[in-house]
Amino acid sequence: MDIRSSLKDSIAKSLSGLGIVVEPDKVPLEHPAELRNGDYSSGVALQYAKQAGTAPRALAEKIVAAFGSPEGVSKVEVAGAGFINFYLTPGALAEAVETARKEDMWGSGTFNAGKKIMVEYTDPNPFKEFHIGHLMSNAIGESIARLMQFSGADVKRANYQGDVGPHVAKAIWGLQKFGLNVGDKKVWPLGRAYSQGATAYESDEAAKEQIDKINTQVYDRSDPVINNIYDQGREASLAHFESIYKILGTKFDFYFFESETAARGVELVKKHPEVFEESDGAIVYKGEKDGLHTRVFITSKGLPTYETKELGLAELKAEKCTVDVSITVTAHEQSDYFKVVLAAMRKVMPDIAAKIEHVSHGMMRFAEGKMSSRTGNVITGESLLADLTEAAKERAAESRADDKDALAQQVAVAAIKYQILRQASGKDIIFDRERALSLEGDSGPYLQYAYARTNAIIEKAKEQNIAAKTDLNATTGELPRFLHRFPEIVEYATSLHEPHLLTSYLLEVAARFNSWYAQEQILDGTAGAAHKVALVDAVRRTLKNGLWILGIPAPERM
RNA sequence: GCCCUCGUAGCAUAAUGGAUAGUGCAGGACUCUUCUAAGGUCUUGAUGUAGGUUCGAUUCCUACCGAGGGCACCA
Repeated sequence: MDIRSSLKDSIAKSLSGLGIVVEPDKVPLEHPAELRNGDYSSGVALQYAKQAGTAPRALAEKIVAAFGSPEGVSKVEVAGAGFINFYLTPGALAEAVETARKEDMWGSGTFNAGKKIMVEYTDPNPFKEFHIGHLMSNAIGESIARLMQFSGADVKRANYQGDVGPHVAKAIWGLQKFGLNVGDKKVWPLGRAYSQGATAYESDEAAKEQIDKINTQVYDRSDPVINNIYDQGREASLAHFESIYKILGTKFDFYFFESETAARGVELVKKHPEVFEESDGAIVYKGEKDGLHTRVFITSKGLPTYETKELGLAELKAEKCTVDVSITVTAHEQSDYFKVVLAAMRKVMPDIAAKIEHVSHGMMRFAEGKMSSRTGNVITGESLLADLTEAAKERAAESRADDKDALAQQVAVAAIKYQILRQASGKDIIFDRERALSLEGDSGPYLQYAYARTNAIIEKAKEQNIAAKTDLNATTGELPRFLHRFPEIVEYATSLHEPHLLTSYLLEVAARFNSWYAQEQILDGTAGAAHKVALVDAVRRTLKNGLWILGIPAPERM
């Protein structure tokens, strides 16, 4: 039994001796924010003081008296209003340091052991820009996928892309109209074509008719000219996205397209007239019966909407891959939409619907207002990455990295991903160019730099033939106590789908390490150096695994 | 109008109902003849308003104010 469970157990037993029955699982036990308050702390006495008819501190004293000194704990004290604080023994902390050094999978757990989980994220649309909103979805989705993986799940990454629908018709119209359908397809300005088509659709009746016609032709593939533009544009777009995924470090197992979910969805809707009804020529689901709102599934022109395709997608996913949980990561703007689709799905395919979880995150916004690819008011993912890479080049040139261009790009990816993953995912990010370009302080490169430093020390220790050795009696500093928390932080972040909890933790590990590094010579020629090297090694593995979970590259040298 | 998020220093943010509300940027003062200064040390400064629940509320509940999103043929 691990220390956490055994402490909870002891407290529960003590309580029952005092006539208070609490399940061990329900015993509060946390890492106090301040290390001076111990390695574990319980506020159980404050919670049950009233029931026991005793003052909190007195109850805490009684609880402590009843269980004596647990294994791995050097000191138990009653503090503050009645907290019970536990301090781990140097031996217990040394064990954490040793595990961190020796286990590749340090920090991993069994929270999702044996489960198969599909995570869908990024979801850009061919014929449109890959903008910074997709970067946000990718960073959060990838990190959630890795948290699941690290907690023992078999994870399948999925990407769902809208390769049919009005946006495609608008882009094709733009390409035709402006004569951009010839030449090198790699430089097709698809984003601009879409924006021109979208504008014309709203202001020009004739254009609207043409675009609606193209939309139908894309579905039924009846026009060879349209087919040709469509096929080339789709291919160019997908190849372009793939180059971005490579930089970001995402490898998808499944690609789903709206062109393959549309027909399926229509079939599902038609098969369930008891669920969907006709209204003004369209087929809708009346969400009001679930406390939601009505949404159109098939338009009066007979075309499937996104809602219908989502049903088809769920069925297709289930057919391709049997999973225990299917997570879809999207921006918050789709939350209400998703609730309605799920309500309908529960009636059409209850078994599949039961496994689906929607994880929503905030939106990437501009100070001036909403980002919109319809008006061309977007920052593309590749332009941001390119700017960041450029900003990182100056310092990278002075670095010890073998491939300085590669380092600049890794730093760029770290900077953008960190900015996204540092805050609770429910909040919007107001995109600030200057902030995004900053490579100092509370940032991705800060973590990378600390990691590179640990590598440099370990390398140097090897040159000096200093073998790392954890001293069982010297693990009293703050760093080992802090490192000990890593696996529990990972588990907590996993259970809440909140990568930012890990981000803040890693920042603190790096900060404590940097501070220690500044005031302590590690390779100091004394016998104590062996222990300090071991500690550096443990920090190194913690940062490495932590960065991996965040999907942030960890260059060996900087 | 209804529904969903979010309101913490000048700005951006953290906090599992708990202990002195943690951090970065910006501002001010220091710090490279010592293992990487993308670093370190010191310093000013914050919980939208009004109630409620609780031994204890940034956290939970109610109302209000403010920002963003959604609400029928877009995705």
